[in-house]
Amino acid sequence: MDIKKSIQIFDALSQETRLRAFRLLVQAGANGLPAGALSEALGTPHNTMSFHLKHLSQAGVISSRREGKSLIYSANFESIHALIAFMVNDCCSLEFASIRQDKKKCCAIIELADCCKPKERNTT
Amino acid sequence: MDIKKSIQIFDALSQETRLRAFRLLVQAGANGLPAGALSEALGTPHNTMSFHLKHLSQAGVISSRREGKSLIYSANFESIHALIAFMVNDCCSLEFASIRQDKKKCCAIIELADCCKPKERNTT
DNA sequence: TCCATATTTCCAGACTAATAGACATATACT
DNA sequence: AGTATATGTCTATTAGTCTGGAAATATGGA
Repeated sequence: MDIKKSIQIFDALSQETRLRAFRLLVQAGANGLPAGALSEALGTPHNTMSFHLKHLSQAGVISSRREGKSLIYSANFESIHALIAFMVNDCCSLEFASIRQDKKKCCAIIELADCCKPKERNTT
Repeated sequence: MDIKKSIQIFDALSQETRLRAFRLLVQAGANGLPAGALSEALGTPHNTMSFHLKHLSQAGVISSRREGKSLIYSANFESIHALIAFMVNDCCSLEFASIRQDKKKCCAIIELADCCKPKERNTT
């Protein structure tokens, strides 16, 4: 992932309506949710929601498919995985963070050392 | 990390000058860099850089200390670690991402499954 | 075809962020 | 005190974002 793309994703997720919509789509999984369900769930007018969904789509973190009259949106997990990898590689000290590919388990393993503050460990 | 805080950090990192400055500070490690070095490295006027450094400070991703005439900025790695944890927990499918604390190695282990590549739509 | 539903696009106003010049503050040295 | 260096604050301008009403497009059914 290049810096422009990562800025685009940070930008997409830096607005409350968009981040909330994105998290609903993450929860919904591969099935996704229709645009109307998102605007209803978040109490946002349909045209405003459409504006934000377009923003998220252009950043590549969601995509859509048509089913009858509805457009079903769903999260693109691989783009978020790529952003996490970018943050580990480029926004963390190499001294304290590492990422490697586990071929057998077919997954990326990230180690994040508790480098900076061994005192507080609030996971919220 | 709550949603407001994560939005604040996404916002801080969603601007090119700020993301580049932050990455320079990440590279610089605990020693950090003076404000002047950042504005020179990025070709940004000192007052504009000061504006962006304040933005990053308020988001909590960097902090500063005075050394003589200079203000030395450095990256707050724990805030980025917290954001990565937030993304794994709240912006990834639980089905495909997990985070756990390894007490012995004193680090967080994240597993990111290569979920999306074999693009089979599981319509439940 | 006509209508209802679902969603997007167009548009304008309100708001917010980024930029850089001018000035202010803090420190160190003489 | 006076001066130079380093950086922050104030201010205005410019650029971009968010919002929601109105109109447009797409689909499915009577």
